[in-house]
Amino acid sequence: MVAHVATIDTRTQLLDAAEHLFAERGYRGTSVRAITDRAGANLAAVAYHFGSKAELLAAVARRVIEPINAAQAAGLDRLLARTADPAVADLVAAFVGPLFDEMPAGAESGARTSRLIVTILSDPAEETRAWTGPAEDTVRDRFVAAFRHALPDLPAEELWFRLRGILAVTAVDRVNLYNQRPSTSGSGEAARDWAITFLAAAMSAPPTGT
Amino acid sequence: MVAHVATIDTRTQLLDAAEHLFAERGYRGTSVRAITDRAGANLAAVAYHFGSKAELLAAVARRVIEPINAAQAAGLDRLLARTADPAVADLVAAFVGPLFDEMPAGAESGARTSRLIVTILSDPAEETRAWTGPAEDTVRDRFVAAFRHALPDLPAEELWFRLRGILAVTAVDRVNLYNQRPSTSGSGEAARDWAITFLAAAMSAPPTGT
DNA sequence: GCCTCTTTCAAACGCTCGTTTTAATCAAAC
DNA sequence: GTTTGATTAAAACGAGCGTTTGAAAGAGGC
Repeated sequence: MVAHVATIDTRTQLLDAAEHLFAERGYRGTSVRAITDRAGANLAAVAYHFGSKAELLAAVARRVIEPINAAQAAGLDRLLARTADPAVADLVAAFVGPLFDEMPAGAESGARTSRLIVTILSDPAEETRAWTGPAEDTVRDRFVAAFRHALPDLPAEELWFRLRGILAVTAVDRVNLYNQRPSTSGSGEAARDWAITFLAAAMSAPPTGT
Repeated sequence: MVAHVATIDTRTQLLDAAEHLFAERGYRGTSVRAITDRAGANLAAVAYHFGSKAELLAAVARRVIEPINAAQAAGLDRLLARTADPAVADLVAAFVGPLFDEMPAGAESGARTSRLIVTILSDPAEETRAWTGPAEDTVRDRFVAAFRHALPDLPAEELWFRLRGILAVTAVDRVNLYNQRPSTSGSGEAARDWAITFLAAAMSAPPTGT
């Protein structure tokens, strides 16, 4: 029970290895053997510590998403403490920023985080669903309400479309469409700012006319 | 050599089945046996007609993408014939429209098309890369040039970011982030119009300041 | 009727996968 | 020093995978 180790926990090393490999090759594309090799652990360690590969994925997802949700909630709190009517651009920044910035322990860069999320979520395997908890839903619903308040003329369906657009753009560096390199160059900070510019304008567009 | 069949070509049925299943379950998630079962063909038919599963994927991708590229090119031609300085919104519509509208023979709806494309492109398997041809590159480069002309103040890197944003949003109904249903409801026409509104505003945003 | 070329078929091959099993190892408790 | 409980280790299991094989079936040319 007590931490009686000089080296890092096998469990943690499995989480780190799995996070890296899932982000890079997807859930189906990553074998348990690849994970345990990278972690320097035995093949059976995944079953022992997590029960199954699917449960390891759930543990990885939870570890990645938790700090993002906390940061999003904190950002929204900060915004609402300042004014009851936040601007659309500020809401976008509060929602998108953590997706670029947050960096779970053991990972190397924030960009990898969103890549992992989309890799997980765009995987059609059943195991990669059903991981969101009440915390995620709460944060999302609060943002929905805030956007609805800031954009009273936008029909609910179109608002949902736009919210999914936000997530899609945030994950843009994962989907290297048209054989583009994932991220053109340099800092992820620039990408975050570009995304906020891009999405704030998109969210502020007037509703699509009939 | 000659078409001497009353029923549909086995080859075509394999393409139809593969297109459906790749879109639904991804490349890795679809077995050759599932494809041949759905096509009513023998397991060995894929190897006989296409050589391998990967080459079948390439054939599916080509068949899906070709009409889209043709429609994009035609739309851009139409636009440039009317004016030498097309509006950003018109460029967006010409680029995005075909991704929603085009429907390859045998498929059931246009929405599936973009779903397939993203499923293919977001798959980290090596087989799902390297399928774009010179036609795709030509169309893309023409749109890049047109956007660059319409947005002369936008730095090249940020333009590339935004172009990838267009593709990401177009594919938004594939990635059901946050356990959202793929497409909220009803017509894909509404989604196309919403996307054009959303993306035209996003593309027209001023460059991100330093 | 026979020949030739294309297409279909059932069966098997070799491989990798996630998981399970059983034994060995280890640090602390007593 | 022995016992205990948690962890690691090596090996094997059965299932599913993409692909290959070699023979059967089919269709037109002569």
